[in-house]
Amino acid sequence: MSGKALLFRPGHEPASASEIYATVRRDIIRLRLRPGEQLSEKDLGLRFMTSRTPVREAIVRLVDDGLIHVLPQRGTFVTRISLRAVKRARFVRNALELAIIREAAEQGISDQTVSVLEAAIAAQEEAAGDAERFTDADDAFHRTIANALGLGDLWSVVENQKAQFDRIRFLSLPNVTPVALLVAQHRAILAAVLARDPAQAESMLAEHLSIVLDTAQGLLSTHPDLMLDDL
Amino acid sequence: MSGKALLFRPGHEPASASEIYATVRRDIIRLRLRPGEQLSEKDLGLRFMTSRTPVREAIVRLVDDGLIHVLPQRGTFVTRISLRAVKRARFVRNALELAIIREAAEQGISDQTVSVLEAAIAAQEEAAGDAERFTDADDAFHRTIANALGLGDLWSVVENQKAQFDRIRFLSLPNVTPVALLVAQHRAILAAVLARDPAQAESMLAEHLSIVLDTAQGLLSTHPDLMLDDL
DNA sequence: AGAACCTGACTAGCATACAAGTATGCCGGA
DNA sequence: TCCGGCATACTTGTATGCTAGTCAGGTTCT
Repeated sequence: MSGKALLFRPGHEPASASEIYATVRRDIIRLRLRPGEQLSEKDLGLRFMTSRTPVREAIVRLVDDGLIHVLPQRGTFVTRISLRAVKRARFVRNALELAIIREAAEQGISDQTVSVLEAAIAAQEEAAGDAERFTDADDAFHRTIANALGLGDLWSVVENQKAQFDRIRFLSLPNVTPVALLVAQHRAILAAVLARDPAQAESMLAEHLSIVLDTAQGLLSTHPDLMLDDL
Repeated sequence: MSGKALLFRPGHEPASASEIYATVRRDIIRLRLRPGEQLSEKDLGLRFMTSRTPVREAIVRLVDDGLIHVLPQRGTFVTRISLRAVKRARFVRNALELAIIREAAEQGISDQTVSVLEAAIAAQEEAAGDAERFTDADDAFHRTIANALGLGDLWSVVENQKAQFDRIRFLSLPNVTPVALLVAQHRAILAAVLARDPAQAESMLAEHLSIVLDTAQGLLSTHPDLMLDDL
């Protein structure tokens, strides 16, 4: 019975395996479950009003995502933020999203898509204080572009990797990261796409994505207990 | 008791969940389990001399990999080769490996790495008839480059995606694909890297990776029962 | 003959019980 | 005080039984 049982979310009836997966994943990314914290199949079963079986299924998937790890007969733990994983995730996202944005700038995007993107930017500006809503709007911006080009399933790959550094954003958003800068970058990216200037779009996006690495480095010193300095 | 019980691999003692995962995954990619074929938790339990529990864990992971899918209360099936998934996988692999090979051509690689690569090419030439050994050598070539640059964990992302079109290679290798061409392309890539010519290395690799898409299209007509024509 | 229905043998999802390994804290002895 | 050893309460891994849904085939009724 760790004191952290203050998260019982769903209704008053048992949750399915995939609901447990989605909920716990969210809790990890949103830092409601802290890096390094120990989980317990039994406690999770209590929280979701199920037996250990569906909990274990969720855990298997979270291990695949690299968000938790299991030491047999010892316990399951939320993995700390690995610098190595962050770098890998950024590399993958960089490679894929640059290809996407280039495509967008070359092919152009529909007026309807443009208005959705502008709405996402507005929502982001408005949600400046609220880290969760801000992140949702940020995701919407990037996902919308991929979807508009029929590359939606590419975004799902990005989303997998993204989990690795979303936690960094939630750590840094309240204080460190200049929200206005991120929004301005989104505007610049959109402008470059509208101008049909692939090279400019690429360089804007690359700059946009590189911020994460810097903040990760910074957090390493301010939150050493949450990070894993594996080069 | 389907007639396909001729695969009882491990020793005479029960296999663990992750052994089951690895074995079944291999069997799917190597086409020993055919696309569309129905699996059974019970039968797999018999084959690996375990209960359904570890089998289910393996199945969860294979579903995540997109290699099987489960219809609740109906059955679990080996997913057919999805053209859409193949395209996505190739796109991801293309984006990542081009970045890797560019890095290799810019930074250069050690003499030791070169000899490993040459060994891989030789092994591939030698294994011309044997599809499994050929594929192993092919993987070794690409993985060696990534490892040499400290980008080994990038390759693991590629490997995940690769599963989606490895089956195509096993379908086509015996007949369709010109083995000599693939080997020659490897040589050309290596030469470009040694010449420190990033642009050339990229274009060689891009050509190398584009072959899969063509053969996939071809197989669509010769093996319609194994494929999923989802655009 | 044809169609509706029922029955039994499958399926996967979940709950529960057991096994085996690990950490912890207490107790006894030096 | 300090150290060794054991009992106990954890942990995850696996086995098994139960539930609910699906499908196929045979039977019965019209």
